[in-house]
Amino acid sequence: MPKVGMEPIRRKAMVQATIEEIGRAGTLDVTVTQIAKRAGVSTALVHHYFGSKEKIFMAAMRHVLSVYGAEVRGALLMSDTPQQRVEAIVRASFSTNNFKKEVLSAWLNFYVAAQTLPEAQRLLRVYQRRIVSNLTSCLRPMVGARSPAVARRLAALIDGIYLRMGLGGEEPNANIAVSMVLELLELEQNRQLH
Amino acid sequence: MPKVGMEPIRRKAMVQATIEEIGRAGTLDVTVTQIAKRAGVSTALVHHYFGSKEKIFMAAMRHVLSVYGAEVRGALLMSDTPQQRVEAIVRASFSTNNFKKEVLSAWLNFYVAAQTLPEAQRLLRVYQRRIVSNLTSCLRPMVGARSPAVARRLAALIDGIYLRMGLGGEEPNANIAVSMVLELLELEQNRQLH
DNA sequence: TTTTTTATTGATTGACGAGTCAGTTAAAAA
DNA sequence: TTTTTAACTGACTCGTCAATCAATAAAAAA
Repeated sequence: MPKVGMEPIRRKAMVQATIEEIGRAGTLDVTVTQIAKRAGVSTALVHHYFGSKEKIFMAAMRHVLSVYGAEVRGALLMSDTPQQRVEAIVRASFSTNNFKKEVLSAWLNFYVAAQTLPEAQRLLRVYQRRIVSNLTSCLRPMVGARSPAVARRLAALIDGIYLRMGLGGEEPNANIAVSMVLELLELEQNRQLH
Repeated sequence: MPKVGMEPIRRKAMVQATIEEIGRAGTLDVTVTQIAKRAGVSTALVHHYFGSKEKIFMAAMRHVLSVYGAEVRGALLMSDTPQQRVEAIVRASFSTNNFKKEVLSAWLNFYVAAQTLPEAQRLLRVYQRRIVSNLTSCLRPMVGARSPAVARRLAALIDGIYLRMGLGGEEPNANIAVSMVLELLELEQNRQLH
């Protein structure tokens, strides 16, 4: 029953299925058969559209990153003051979506992949730099020349809190996460007074 | 040529070989054959002593954690004042050993494993709590009642910096990492003055 | 000396998985 | 209407890998 124009639909379904399977497994130890089954197609079709397992993994990673990027941009649109903009970035980093188990799993495996796959490494560094440069520009009016250093510290704190909350025992709490980061920002601002 | 008393020697060699192979691969995608070859034994002997692949992976993880724990304890032994003790913990977290590629790889894969393997989850939480509680007690004399919150923030910052330095483009620089964390500590102390 | 225990391996099994390919169906183009 | 193109799959190949087992060899115990 071949209908024309299926390609984008299938690709989306396969990428989504890949993310879900990674979430289920916790690992990249996911077979093409599992992905295909979840997407409701044959393994041959997955290979037809993506060529290899690695390629579909990369597509899935890219998708997770792009959703995160969209969340950040969306939150920034609503913000006027520098304070609001920083808060927007922080809130987006601890969005409900980011704490879904399949997204956490994607991130963790992305870190692992970044050690060896050049494409994953490249993507990760783009993401890391973008966050820092976004923060740097928002922070400039708030902490002046110290802005790059403060941005790097905030970015690292965000990643660390995300890791600890995602893997710690308790239910992740975005509000606590956000205020942990924003308290650091207050400290950095108070420092100006000395 | 069976010599008696080989068991502990073989176990150590196999654990070491496992860590090195994980470092080489970046992943837990390491075969028993590779581990055995590096350790200079047959695959059958690996199964004989460890029973399964998962078991030897857990042994390798435990070893990495125990080395880290030893580094922390060692550094604490040399410290008298609370400031020194905090600095000791921070320095140990950014030790040369922790930035070796096989140790980074072990940590990243450990995070991944903690999502699904109960044993890995347990170990990770023990480690996370221990760091926080160590920091909390050192910080008490420095920041009083805020000590638990400050400790949690420092711990998260340590993890985040480790991640970013380990995976970022540049050569990891322990001194920069340490001072990023200690500057946060200064900020937290200054806060007392307001 | 015989027996037991410890150390060790080669060979094998059984299962699974990535990727290929030839072939099918139906829509679109000529 | 014929031909081409897009969507799709079942069946297969070739390889790999974890785990098992039967067997060997030497040390230790009886």
